[in-house]
Amino acid sequence: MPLIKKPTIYDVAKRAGVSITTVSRMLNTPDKVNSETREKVLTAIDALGFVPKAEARARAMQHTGRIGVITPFFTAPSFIQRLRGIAETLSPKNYELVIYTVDSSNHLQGYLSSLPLTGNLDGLIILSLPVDDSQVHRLIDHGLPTVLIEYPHPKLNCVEIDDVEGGSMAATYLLGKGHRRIAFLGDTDLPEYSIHPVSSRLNGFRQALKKARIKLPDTFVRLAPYSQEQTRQVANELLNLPDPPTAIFAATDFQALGVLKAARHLNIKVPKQLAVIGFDDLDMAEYADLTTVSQHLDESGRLAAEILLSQIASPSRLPRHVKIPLTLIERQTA
Amino acid sequence: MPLIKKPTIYDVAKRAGVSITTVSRMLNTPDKVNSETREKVLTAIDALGFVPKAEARARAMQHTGRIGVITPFFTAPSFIQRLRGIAETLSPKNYELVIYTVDSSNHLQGYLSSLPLTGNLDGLIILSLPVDDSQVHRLIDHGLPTVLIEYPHPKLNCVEIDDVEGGSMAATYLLGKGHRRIAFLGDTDLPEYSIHPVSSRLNGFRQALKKARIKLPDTFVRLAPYSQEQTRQVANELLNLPDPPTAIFAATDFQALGVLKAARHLNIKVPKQLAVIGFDDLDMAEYADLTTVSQHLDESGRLAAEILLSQIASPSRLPRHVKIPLTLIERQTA
DNA sequence: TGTTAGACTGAAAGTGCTTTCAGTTTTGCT
DNA sequence: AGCAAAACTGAAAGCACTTTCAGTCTAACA
Repeated sequence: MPLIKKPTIYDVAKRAGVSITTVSRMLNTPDKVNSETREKVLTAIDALGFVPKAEARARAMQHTGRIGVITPFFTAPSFIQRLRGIAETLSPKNYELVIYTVDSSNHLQGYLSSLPLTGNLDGLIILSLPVDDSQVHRLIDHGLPTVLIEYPHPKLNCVEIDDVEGGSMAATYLLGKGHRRIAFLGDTDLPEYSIHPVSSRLNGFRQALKKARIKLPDTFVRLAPYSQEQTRQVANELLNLPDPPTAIFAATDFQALGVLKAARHLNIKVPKQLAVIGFDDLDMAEYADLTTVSQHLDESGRLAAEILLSQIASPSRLPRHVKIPLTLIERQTA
Repeated sequence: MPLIKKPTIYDVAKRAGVSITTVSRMLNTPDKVNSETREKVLTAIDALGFVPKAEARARAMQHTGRIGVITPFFTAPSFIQRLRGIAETLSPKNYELVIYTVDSSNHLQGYLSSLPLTGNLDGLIILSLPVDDSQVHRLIDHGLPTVLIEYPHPKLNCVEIDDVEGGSMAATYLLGKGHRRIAFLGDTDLPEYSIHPVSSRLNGFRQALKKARIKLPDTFVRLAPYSQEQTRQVANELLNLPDPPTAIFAATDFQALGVLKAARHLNIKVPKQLAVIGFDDLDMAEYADLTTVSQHLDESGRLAAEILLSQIASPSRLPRHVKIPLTLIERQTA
């Protein structure tokens, strides 16, 4: 007899021919109800498969903690790799992983104002989203342990990388390979954020070139929306320039793949005629044999989760800021 | 200020000079209250250190607003793409997405026995994991709406594809291109499951070849663990056979990429000297220009979520079984 | 047999929160 | 300025139980 709705105390009462009071009493102080009545109620409870909801819930809440992760709407592979790192370390610790995807700044605001209150979370990880001062204070005031990934804030735990340094590493590597005509291809998304990682990568890239006295023409700095196809087109333009670059630094692996694809379609040999270097070290980078600046995405997720757990364990400790070192991974494309 | 009693929503309302309705709204749908009022309420909340009681909350809202997803430990890109589809349709509906990653059969058992009981889930999606009869009944008895993806069961909602048909499509396509020496490369993971999708794909593949009276030597059927590197090695062996195949059907895109990589390293031209076809249509497939059998992963996730929502809305409806049609996507590798 | 203490029981009043609905204020247009 | 549409707000009606309190019944004692 598959019951559609979960039975309530009322259903049990009706079936047993008693009042809800009695059922309740039966549940909480069984010795205060007549054994005959008790029998009736018990039978009804069994028949209906009644489980007092609140109790079950409370019990469940006791044993498992909940960790929230706020992430930009999950489209970029890099988020996913970090998420994987997080899940990996949380899962064995018996924590539930609750995902909140955000698609606008408003949306984020909403989560940040309600989650510390109603979320009943034990901790929060915010992935690649900038959080402003007042929101940070809110989190702190409500004592919700939090770890930020990618956009740091002095008062909270953070896991970050040095994007400027990364840009510079890429430039230095290409310079070392003898390239002098090097272009940059970044993305244009998220214009609302002031310190976009991609800009920092461009800065580092610029600095390194400047230091080496190599000039970077404006035509060599291109931005394309974060999509394979549009990136390919921009790469195409770059490669069809009268005096095209011999190397391209793409600010993200995803875009580097777009560049590679453009090269493939133009029959340009990589790395012979064109060197390509990316940034991130996505899973795909390995497949594509893409030389790239690795920011150890999985590791960043893992680390964030660990920091969060230790902060939950001892809430009074000061916020930790961890900078994950970048590694240049040399593969076949540069 | 001796705080004997925990502040309730009424206290906050009084202090902020608004009604409890407004306070509640402020907590749940902050964007629906005027920013001035919001500020007042926020101040009052902060001043009182108000924390809404989760239990009362869950009671008032008939539902918990939480959907669980049980997924194999998230390593395969295909899970992630489905998850993306799920998140995409759940997020605007304001459901929390709770992820349970599973790494063993035991682990799954554990979740399946506790999740329906604790009852703080409105629905459940089980991704690519086989669920046995007793577990299914458990779910049904406790009235937890559930959708299965990939491993169907007659009594529950399912979203699946026809793997046999898919294998056959791939074979037919390659045959149509004139290939006669066609190899299969599958994976060896998840040995505990009887009807592994990859085996079905192989079956379909076999049948199609048989129908065309093309023989499939044993040396042409290879299994490699689900890893890029090991797949590449197996592909290498295949390609170094004295009489190598002119086409390879890889049972998953991920492995197809391994095959492509092997070909690249052996300087074998694709598709001229070797045709490669995959299965899945991962994001990466597009980058790699991989011809593949698309199973519309995002869509499967979306669909599963929609079915779940409609089942939550009207719990009495019969389980639906949806088979997502496969599409052969012709790109550059075959 | 009449009381009456004691054991049971149910109506009704909370509990802390959400949500519907109707009323009020703002806003946007003309 | 004039008015409909949109945005806000609060009263009140739930939700699934627990608890209080006023009975009703029984059994036992005089």
